[in-house]
Amino acid sequence: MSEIPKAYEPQAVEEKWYQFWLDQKCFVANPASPKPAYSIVIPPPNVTGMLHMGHVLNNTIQDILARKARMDGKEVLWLPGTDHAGIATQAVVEKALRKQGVMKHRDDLGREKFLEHVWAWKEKHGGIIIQQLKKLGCSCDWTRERFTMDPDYSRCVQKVFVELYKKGLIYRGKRMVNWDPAARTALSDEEVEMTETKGHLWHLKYPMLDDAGQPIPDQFVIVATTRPETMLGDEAVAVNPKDERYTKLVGTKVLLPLQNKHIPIIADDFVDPKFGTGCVKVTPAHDPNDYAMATRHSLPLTVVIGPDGKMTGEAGGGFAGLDRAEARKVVVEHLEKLGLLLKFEDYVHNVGHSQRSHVPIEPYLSEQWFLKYPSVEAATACVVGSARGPRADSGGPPESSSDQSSLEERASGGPPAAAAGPAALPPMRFHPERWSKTYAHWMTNLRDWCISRQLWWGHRIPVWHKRLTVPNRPENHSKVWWFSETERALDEYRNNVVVRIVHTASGRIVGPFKTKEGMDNNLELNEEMDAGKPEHEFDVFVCTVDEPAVKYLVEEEGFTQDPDVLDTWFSSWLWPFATMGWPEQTPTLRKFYPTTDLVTGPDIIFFWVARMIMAGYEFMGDLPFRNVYFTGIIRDKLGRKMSKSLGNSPDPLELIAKYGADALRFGTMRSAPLGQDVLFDEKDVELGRNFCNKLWNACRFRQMQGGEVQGEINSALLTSDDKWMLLRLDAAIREISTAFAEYRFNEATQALYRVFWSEFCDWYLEAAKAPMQSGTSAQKANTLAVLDFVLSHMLRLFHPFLPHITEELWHGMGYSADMPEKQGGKTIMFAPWPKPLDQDFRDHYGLNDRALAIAEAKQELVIQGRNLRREKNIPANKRVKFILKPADPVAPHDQAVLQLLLNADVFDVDPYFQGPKGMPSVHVKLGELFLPLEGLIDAAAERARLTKELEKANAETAKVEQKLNNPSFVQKVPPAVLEEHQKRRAEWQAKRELIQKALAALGS
RNA sequence: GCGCGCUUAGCUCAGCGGUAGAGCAUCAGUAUCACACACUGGGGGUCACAGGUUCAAAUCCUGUAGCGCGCACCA
Repeated sequence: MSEIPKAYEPQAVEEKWYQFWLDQKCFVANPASPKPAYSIVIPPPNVTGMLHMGHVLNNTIQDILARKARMDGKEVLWLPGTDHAGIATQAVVEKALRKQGVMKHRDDLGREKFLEHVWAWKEKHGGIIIQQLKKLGCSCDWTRERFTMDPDYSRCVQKVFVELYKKGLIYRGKRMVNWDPAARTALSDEEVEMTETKGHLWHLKYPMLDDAGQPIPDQFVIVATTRPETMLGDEAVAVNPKDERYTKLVGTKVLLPLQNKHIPIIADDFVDPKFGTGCVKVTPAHDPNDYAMATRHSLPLTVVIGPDGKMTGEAGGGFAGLDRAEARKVVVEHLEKLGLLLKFEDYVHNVGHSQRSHVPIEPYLSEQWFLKYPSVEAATACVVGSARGPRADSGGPPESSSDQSSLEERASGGPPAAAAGPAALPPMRFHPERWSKTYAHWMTNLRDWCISRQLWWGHRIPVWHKRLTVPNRPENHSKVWWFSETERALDEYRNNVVVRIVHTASGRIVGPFKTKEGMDNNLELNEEMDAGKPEHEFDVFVCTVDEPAVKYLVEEEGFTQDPDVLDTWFSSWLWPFATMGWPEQTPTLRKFYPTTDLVTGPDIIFFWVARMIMAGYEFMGDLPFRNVYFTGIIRDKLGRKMSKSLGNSPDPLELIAKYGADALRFGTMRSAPLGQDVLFDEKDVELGRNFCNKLWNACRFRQMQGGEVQGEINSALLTSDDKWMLLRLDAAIREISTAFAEYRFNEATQALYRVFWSEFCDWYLEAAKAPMQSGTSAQKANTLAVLDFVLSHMLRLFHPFLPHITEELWHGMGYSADMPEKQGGKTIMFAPWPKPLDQDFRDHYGLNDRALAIAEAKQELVIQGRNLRREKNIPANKRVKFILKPADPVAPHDQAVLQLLLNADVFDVDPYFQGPKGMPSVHVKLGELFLPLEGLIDAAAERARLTKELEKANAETAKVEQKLNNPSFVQKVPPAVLEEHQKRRAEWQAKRELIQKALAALGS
């Protein structure tokens, strides 16, 4: 530090060192390193996203872990990247293109053109968040940055799809799915948020019909509904078969109003007779339960709401084209006019909303692709039952991670680690542990995952399709022969294609027909397929990533690729290994998989974490990470979620510009308790800034004392303050290291704050000024040596939290000079993490309880003395005289320190001092401290002060005595506690006596 | 409905069986030669409520209330 500004200026410093780290390749992970591995994969942010406070919290934690691991001597890989975020990105680009007038709907452009625009958008905006992470100081290995749509990554996604398809875990089916009419795509169950919504319960009257199909006057069935617009698609009214009120009606028909359609009354157990009227309208195409009933009763499906959320032609002339919300009003109006609306009442119920576009979800019957989750058992067992405790083996022992054969065994699908036996600990830990319950609950109630999305931006499903029509004459196999012909042709690619032939009408898988013996031309059309139609349609699906096969299918056979893309999470669930070069057994995979820690939010525990665990076991044969740390959610200081519309989400980059990245990191970490939401306040960052400034100035103070870095500490010259400080440092090292092991980051920051500010700056530095000002040169040098020792340790303790300023000071103070090149010489990043002071060190330097006691007694005296000054209204800058009547001899150093800290011009130590009547005094462990006041002594004021003190002493004495007078307390309490209470009683009693004496001396 | 978490100083939180703590805020004072992004001193809490266990409960158990979250869901 050639030039030392009075206040720390972070901007230039941060930029300088970040560039230095990049230039020196400090973040690059070496798979060939002999060091034990430590790895994290970043939760990939949305490629077009911007840094927000959630990212700051999340990535600061990861950076802290990575930097700590480097100092622990680990070979660290923090693997960064971005996610293509299908729906979000497509929506953003569509909006932008509409705004620019490029298109009205993406159909105007067509798939290819539209995707060109998305890629262009990605190129333009895709790097922003990465640059922002660099501003935060993130030590990611940027040479390995990945994107979920990279060609290599896409190949992984496709390979995984093919494998799961081959296993029969991926299938296509016509199902009632969660449809987002705004994004016009299917969603998974997880993407639906149930939100309490105020609505109405409408009671509709459906006229009953006689045998001739004529309405019976004044006879109605009453159905209740929250969605009257769906009545246009009703196909039945259902009652419970045991409901005696309605049994005689079952089998009769009612008139569906507005549609003038006759629909049956059916009996189904689903209906709860106690709810409403006990009659349920059945809308097979627009309600999952109704769909199930319709299947049981072979009811037709009438689709009245289209994929765009507007009423279809089937809804009838007056309604077609209306938005579903509008249609609701119009239907109700019509029914009311017809006198068929009995009543309606307010009704609060839960309605599923799209997590993406926030519109109400529409149950929608459509062909979708589903995944039956793989490796569920292993994925469940590896976490469930995880006990409270420290992190799971964070070491990643070098012998196992560099052992190729064992990895290959695991990768080839050997028994997962979780099956190692009942006594084995779960190999994965959640922190905080309670999230494992949420995880376990979800894992045991898995429903198949709808993985297809009706979007263009994403990984396109690698399935090619063709529909064939086969005449219904079993002896005519001419068309059936096609299967064999095609399959024979595809035989050339047999390792690379999976063929599946589905009977269109029934959805039944009937092929492939190729058998081991050869072609099975004798296609068996069973009765179900024979029934009904003169011809049969078959869907032929070929799943492949083989380019020649695709070429053949498309060019020779007229196949077309499935238009859907995959759910974004279907690519991100492969993130931990797809980013490391899988399916090749790369050195990176061998060294760094499984990863050590994952840091993410509990809101994506199902979306991402659980699925990654399953994918890890399925494709790597091993868990993807050993520890998962769940952060809280960042809220504003009023506890509200941060959102753009509220405008309560500060821009982290502005905060960095204003306070520095280190300040933002420290402030955020300090206010982030384990497992709870973070109430963020800019004040926290200000505090971080102040902290950095304090650190800067403490070093500046040391710098101004001059002299070289003092390496050698002379134990003979150590003062009680030196020893105290070394012990406090030792305590902090232990505390912070433990906090790290348990992921208690805010505890670590609190300890750092305390040891540096309250202990080092407030006490040690101030006390050290005594020898610096008046000590011998040897004493002065020794003090500097202790200062350097403590500061060089503290800089290292701070480094994971405050990477930039610690690097600047590490070099500026010259602490790097003595270190080996690779262990702190070049950068503090690789300086060894401080170890607790061992017993030899303590013995050699005389760090014992006695030194501690003296220093603490001095602090007590100083506080009491200052208090006395204040009570007597002596200005802080006025130097006064103090006299100590000591209980034990006082060392000259201690006397000098007391004089300095009390701002005394004279500090006498006089064992025989007799304070004149009424001289203010306090009683402390070191003795009796007198404050001789010039001029008049205000006896009344002194009496009042002493009386107050006496009251306090009386109260404390009484409190302890009450306990000690309890016979069962004395009898049952552990000896140490008893002793402690007795000691406390004696101290308070002694103090009380001294105060009483002083009061008596004042006279009356 | 089921499950989870929280309730301690004005605010944010720590403490999780043996003298109620921190930071911020507040009040009073201080330009003292590391730092006013600072220093010094002070005030402030019957630890949500009610029972129970214990010599001893903020801390353990049971229940209640309030707040928050997740899952499920009958029109």
